[in-house]
Amino acid sequence: MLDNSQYIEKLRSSGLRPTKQRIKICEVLFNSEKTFHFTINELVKRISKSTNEKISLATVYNTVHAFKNKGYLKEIPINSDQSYFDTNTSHHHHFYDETQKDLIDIDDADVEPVKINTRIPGKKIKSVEVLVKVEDDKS
Amino acid sequence: MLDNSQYIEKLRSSGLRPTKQRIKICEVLFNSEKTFHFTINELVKRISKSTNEKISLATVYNTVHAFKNKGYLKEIPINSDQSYFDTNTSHHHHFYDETQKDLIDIDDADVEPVKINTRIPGKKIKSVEVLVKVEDDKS
DNA sequence: TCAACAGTTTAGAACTATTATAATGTAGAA
DNA sequence: TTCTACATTATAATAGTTCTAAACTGTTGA
Repeated sequence: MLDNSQYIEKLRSSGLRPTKQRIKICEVLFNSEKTFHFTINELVKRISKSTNEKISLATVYNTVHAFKNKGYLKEIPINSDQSYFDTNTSHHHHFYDETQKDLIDIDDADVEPVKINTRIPGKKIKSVEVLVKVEDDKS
Repeated sequence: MLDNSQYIEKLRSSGLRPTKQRIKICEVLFNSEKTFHFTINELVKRISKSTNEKISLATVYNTVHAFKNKGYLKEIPINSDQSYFDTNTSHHHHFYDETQKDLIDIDDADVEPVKINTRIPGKKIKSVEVLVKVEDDKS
């Protein structure tokens, strides 16, 4: 077993019990150098590749939602038959390649600050997300 | 029967046969003064309110997809268990009120042009959509 | 240390939105 | 009118997600 104390701390500090399933999912999600996008289906595959102990599908769903609520994951707003999540929780945007059905990060520095010159009374802005749809350039 | 020649023309000109189901759906979608957002479920309800002749659910799905492909409707990228469509096909953006689960248009004029300073080689930009999530301001 | 309890996991059922199927119907052309 | 390709329909099938309720486990406090 590697050093998972960081994940145990992370979980405990946000009121989530550090169960072995949650720690394993943390490893799969947060151990990699680069952040990435995933669907539940893809996450389940990554998990089975990295462990022999099966984690129930329901637990994967529960955990992803818990992590999303705690701000450890972001859900990407996109029209798809599946939900897409992002381990990159910093402020950034996305290209969606409609030809390849592929999501690509756009660094926040590559997008001029989006100015919204209107407000809804009594509401505060929680996030501003830009989705840039692209397709093959056949010109 | 009201004057539906505009819809018959519209359908015919885009290679869709003007069936009575499609004409009825055009009426429900495009007769109102204001544009609006809807889910398939909501559209089915609107249809049943405005006619006695039942339109099959499959036809509603087929028609909405056909209209979307022809550019008469836009699908709104949002995380939801249902697809949201918009009869406003002009370039504009959305607030999503997470408290009320409500979508609100943002006029294009109220958003400073979004500048994306990066590109994907071989791909061209098809659309740039901004989703502003808001919640109740409890301050 | 250990009992107790609240939180967690689990397999599988249930649910819901959407798509596929295949038979019947219909608009438009000849 | 007849023919044919396109549309509609009810229903079945599919797929992602959530629910259920029983078994399990981390944590607390005696």
